[in-house]
Amino acid sequence: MPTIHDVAKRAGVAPITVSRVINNSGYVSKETRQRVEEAIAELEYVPNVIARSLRSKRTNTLALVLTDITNPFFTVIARGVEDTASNAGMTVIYCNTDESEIEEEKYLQLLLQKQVDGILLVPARSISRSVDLIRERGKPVVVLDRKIQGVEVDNVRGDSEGGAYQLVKLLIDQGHTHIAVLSGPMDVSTAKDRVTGYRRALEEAGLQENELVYFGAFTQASGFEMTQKALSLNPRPTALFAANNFIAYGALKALRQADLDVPAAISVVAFDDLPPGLITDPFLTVAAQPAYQMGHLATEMLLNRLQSEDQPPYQETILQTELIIRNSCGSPKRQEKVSDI
Amino acid sequence: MPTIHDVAKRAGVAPITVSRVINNSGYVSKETRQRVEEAIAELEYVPNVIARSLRSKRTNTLALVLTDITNPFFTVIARGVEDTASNAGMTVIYCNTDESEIEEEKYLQLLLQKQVDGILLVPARSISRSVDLIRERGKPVVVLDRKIQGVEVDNVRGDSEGGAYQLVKLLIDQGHTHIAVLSGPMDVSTAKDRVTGYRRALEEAGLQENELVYFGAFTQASGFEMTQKALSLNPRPTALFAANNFIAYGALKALRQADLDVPAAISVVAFDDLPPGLITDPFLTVAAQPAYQMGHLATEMLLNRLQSEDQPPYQETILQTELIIRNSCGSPKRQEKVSDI
DNA sequence: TGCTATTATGGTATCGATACCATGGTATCG
DNA sequence: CGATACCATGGTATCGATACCATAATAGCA
Repeated sequence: MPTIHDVAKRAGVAPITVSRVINNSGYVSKETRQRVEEAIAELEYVPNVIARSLRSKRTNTLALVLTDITNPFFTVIARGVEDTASNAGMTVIYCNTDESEIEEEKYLQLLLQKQVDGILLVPARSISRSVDLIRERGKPVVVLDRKIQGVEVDNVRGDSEGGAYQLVKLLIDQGHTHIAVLSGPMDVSTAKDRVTGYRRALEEAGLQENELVYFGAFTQASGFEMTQKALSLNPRPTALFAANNFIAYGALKALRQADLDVPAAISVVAFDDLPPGLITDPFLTVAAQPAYQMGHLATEMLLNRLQSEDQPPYQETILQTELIIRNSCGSPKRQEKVSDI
Repeated sequence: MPTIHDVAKRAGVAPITVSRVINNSGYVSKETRQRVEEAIAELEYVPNVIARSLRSKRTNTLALVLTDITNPFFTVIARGVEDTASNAGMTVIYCNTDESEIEEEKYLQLLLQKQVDGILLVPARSISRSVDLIRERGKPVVVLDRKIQGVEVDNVRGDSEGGAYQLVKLLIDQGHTHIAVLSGPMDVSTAKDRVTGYRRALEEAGLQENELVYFGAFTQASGFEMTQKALSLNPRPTALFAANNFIAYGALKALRQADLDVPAAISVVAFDDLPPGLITDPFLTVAAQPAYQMGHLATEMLLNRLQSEDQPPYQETILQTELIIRNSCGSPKRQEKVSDI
């Protein structure tokens, strides 16, 4: 592998001049540039980015730390991140924390050691020292999808409260009065905010006494369990609001097992849609988040912060959800009969 | 940030001795080791991995180059890769080529510049110089999911031909004689092999004259189109074999649009299952590939090659698919009536 | 006792680039 | 015409570690 010295020698200049040509920095005359470029071509010279990083302190690498790439919502975010980063000549390292703050911290340590230029973080907990950890090393960070309490930081997320409110209001408008919410961990901001939206809709309709809140995990298993608990109530809820896609699938599974038809016997609405390519049968009524957009915007925010010399003020972007009404919910007439038995 | 020199000074030794302690290489006395470790702790020293990489030529980074992380099949592979790599202290860079060999080559150049230690590649084409490109730079590569023609290389993939054979044989056993296969690009090995399996099943049953082969792309749109073409035939096929999940969803969409009930009016089987967490309604009969395993094994293969001094012989691992029979296929009695009209 | 092997440590060069400072030539302007 | 600004280039130090070779002390053995 030829080095910058070899190129310099061949072009009859100093290495630093070659560096200037490569990086388009400083002054280089046309003729010199030409000679250097020829030398580069002849030797098939490729700069050693590691040596460059050592000196310049930039690695052209971003990190995406999320809970589980296997969740299509995060997969699509990841895709938005990668496309945007790659356009800017950056590569992306990704890490799965599985909602564990211990894993999260381990990964962050590793990434900081690797001197990634910036970090996109979906924090496992809403109370978290991760942002401080990253800032101690002077690296920029954008928090994605969730909030962190008491820290000023760039943030891109969906409107959890608003989306939840819309879904629950829809159910109420359809005549439901006994609606259960199946949410994620209490210390994850999206789980909490979606419950808040649910409560607001209930209160507005004067139904706050019928509140039925379950906190669990953002998994199919947890959705399954919470549904079973909800079904054992008397009167049984006539509608379920699942706070994310996995919980919804767990709920549907439990309902099928209990032989309850959706929406005839019970209505179901959920947060998060599947990407269009994966929907075989448009069935679930959902609040869809613009996941790709989210990854894209967050990455742009991070790149901006990397480029600007001075520190721009921290920025919060909240993306609206889209209410997509399909066939998993409807008027509760029939259910009431069932639950009155 | 303290450097190895600061630690050395504090411990009263030479930098190289500190290096030996960190890397457990060479000889260090117990007492010296202790003093060095204390100094490291006191200074909160963290080695600079970039400087290390520059000298040692290792970056502890792998790359995963695939066509589209958005496809759950690849998402799960990615998860298998990341878990395995992370256990070995390696981080993973991932890249989406969108089935474009131009993108693929661009990414490979970038990754080789970054001096990743090894590459996991899902090649866009079965005729490809990618492996040579990687080897020119002396880096190991494992080809995943697909084959590359005429190159000896480590390879982990599913049994495309076998899985296809099983699916089509199932349809034949159920009484179907007019079966169409909706496949991917002709120059992608999995697309070709699945058609080969289809043909073998047909021939074995003496049905080769009814062969009905479509090559398209591994996308929903293409599945939709190919299905529309197949439906316009007379006699209409009574069963469709979709060569991957996206094609299957496109097919289902087209069938719904044509108001054809599955399986009453037409049967559908497909390659690739959705991960359990995503299946709301176990409906499609599929040949499921062990995607997580695939990512895991491929990564182990790569790590092995990185560790061993001598070159072990190239290895091919073909993973069996699992035939999961659900409700999207059945006897063609009814369809025949329909298509006879 | 002398010779080789093992243990323990250090010095120096080097990986391949860029930062910083210096130098000199030419254009511009009051 | 001298001062100033801009253009063009180079020298040297440095980023922070490890490779390679050297040295010396002790141990083991014939």
